[in-house]
Amino acid sequence: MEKNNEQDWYNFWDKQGYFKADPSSSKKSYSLLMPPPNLTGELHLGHAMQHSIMDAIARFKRMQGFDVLLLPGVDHAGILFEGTFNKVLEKQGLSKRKLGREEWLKRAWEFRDEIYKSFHKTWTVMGISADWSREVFTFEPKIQKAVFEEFKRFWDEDLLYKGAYIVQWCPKCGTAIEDIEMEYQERIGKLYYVKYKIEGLDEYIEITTVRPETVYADVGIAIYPNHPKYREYIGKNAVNPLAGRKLPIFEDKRVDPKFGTGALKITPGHDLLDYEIGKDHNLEILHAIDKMGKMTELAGDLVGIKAVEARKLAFENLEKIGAISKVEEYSHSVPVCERCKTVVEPLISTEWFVKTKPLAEKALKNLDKINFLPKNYKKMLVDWYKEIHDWSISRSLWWGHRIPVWYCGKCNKTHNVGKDEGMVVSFDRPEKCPKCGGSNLIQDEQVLDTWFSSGLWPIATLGFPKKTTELKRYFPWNFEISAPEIKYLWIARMIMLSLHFVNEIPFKNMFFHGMLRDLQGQKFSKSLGNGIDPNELIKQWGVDSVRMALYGYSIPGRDGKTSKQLMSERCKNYRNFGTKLKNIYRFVIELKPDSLSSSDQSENKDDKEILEKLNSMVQEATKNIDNFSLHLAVEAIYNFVWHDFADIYIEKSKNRREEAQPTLEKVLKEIIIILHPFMPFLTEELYQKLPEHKKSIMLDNWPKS
RNA sequence: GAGCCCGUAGCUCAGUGGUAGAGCGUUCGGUUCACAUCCGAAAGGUCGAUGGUUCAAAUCCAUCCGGGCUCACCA
Repeated sequence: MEKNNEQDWYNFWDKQGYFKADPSSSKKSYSLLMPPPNLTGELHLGHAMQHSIMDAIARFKRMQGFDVLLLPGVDHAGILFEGTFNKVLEKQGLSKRKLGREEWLKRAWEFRDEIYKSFHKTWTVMGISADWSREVFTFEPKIQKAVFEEFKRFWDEDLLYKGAYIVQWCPKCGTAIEDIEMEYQERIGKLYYVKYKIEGLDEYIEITTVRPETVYADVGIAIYPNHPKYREYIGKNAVNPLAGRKLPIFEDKRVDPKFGTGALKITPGHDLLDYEIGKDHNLEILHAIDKMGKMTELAGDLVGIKAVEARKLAFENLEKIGAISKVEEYSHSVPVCERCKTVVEPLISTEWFVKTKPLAEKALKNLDKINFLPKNYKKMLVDWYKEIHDWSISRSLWWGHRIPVWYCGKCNKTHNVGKDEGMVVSFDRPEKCPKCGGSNLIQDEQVLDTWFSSGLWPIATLGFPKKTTELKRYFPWNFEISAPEIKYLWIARMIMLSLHFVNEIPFKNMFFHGMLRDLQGQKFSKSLGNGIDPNELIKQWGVDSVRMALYGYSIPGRDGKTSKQLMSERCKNYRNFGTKLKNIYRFVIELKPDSLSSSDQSENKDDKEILEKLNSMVQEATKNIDNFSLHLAVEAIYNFVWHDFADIYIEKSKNRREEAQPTLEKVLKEIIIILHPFMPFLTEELYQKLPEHKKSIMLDNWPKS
């Protein structure tokens, strides 16, 4: 079996079907669920690490005699993909609006195909032994059915509702997003002290705000209970300095006495806390800023101006009428959309929500069944579940699962939701309205949050909602891996949804790897341009070396600082290790004396010692892989091969070569096998040249210790 | 503001109760040897600080300092 390069070996394995799981097998199963990378472009070093880890465990388990399923796939990544794709269109002078939904979607799918090609290339180059016959894309028809089932069941169980609530709105992406899709940036801003005149008196309440442009939508003033200075105004009205509107003054314990003047202007349309307070005091909700991030008619002369620019103008308007008493420099954190970094605008929008309390409670009860690595991550999830908010699942995008709700164009023009309204939950267009019999049914315009489908990943990949043999055999997954940054968005959701829909935890072992960072400790990102391209490293040092280098970083929950140079040094080190292995092979097999009278039994002290060391190394490596401490397994093997075997034993064996030959061959074969999960290509190449071997190293057995 | 993690050799990091470790770097020596080099040796660390538990602490506990992450409605 002559193969010229790594790609040939990969094709050989693939063609032989070694990557395929076999549900009808009598072997015990072991299942690993690949986290689907986002459909946005190249795979980066973090993906390379994730996939190397999964592949090592998969290959290890196969050699231990398990029927292994390593299931691959890709996530359609709604908001993220849509942003990326729209940028591509922009460069071509096109846009969503110009193309229209249908044409835009057609082109989006074509763009998807391009990205797919690049993903698959990287996976095959890396030697990932996934069962490609079971590959899943989160937006493919099969998954659309599963997601529909998810939605339908939630609806039937009364866990879904639609309503106008205050949401985090990204004006750039043009959609509502969730708290956990935001991040905070420290900004220096200004804190404005604004005077609100008391109606009928020549007295004022002073209020601090960082957003004077929202004054136009102020509808009340809250002070903390028993405010020494302002409590006499309770029940009176203040006057909105910009809008002239009357503002009722009342107490509310949610106002922080320690902050500012102890009085808070209430703008329910543009602030979460104000929304809550406003609701409890029956205040009107007004909008000074619209969904495009521009000022509304409410802002008078500022109408149409971007909110960010309106801030200064609103301040000037206030100053002109003498309503500003003081301005301070102020440093605070500003919420931005984690995808596009635009400042998020809280506003009222009609969205769909999932009631998450019952789901979270069930998750909490079952969390102990999952082995988290590192352990302390469990606590973070516990805390999150305990304080969970309802999940806003609708997004005003095109790239995603369309909300499977149809409204009657005749009797439900306002798109009301309810069982006795002209509304149907259906995958396909319903023929007629259940209420009036009309045939003009219109589908909800919005799509579902990406994580609404990704959360179903552990079961949708195995055929949910059908009760498949795969679901029975491979679920719960033995192993799942993820970057920690999506633990709430994704991991927490998978746990809730799996428990809800199939009544089981989704995975038994949950491995959170660390984040690779640059030497300053910053994340690798496109915008910083500090990324390291795994393909470049592979080209220079070979896949096996890159994989080995990455296992050094595969410690649960531990971030690793690195750079192109440091990665290269590590890779070079393992490239040299590969060379060492080749030379060991050359010495033991190619250059062996002709006149060998081999014997298996040796009473020689050196032979006994190396075999003992081999045995304890195998034990250690096996234990460490079982514990998912790949870095320790790799270290143990590395030290044994290079130092115990090559430097010491082989050197000594040169004086008694013939006698040592059986031991040399035995140790060589075993280290090649034990290295296979980590260095799949080189080990197969050498394995094939051993005097006795199976058709592939993938079919050989992990040494028992 | 709360929680979690980290602080070990010049650099990047393992090690988490029993005589301080690896890779790279540095210095010295060897190498027509299985070695796209390799081998041998050396230098280099009060394991962030202080206190405690213990026969024994880098490791456990407390406090503090420094760095990071996560969460939170601070106007």
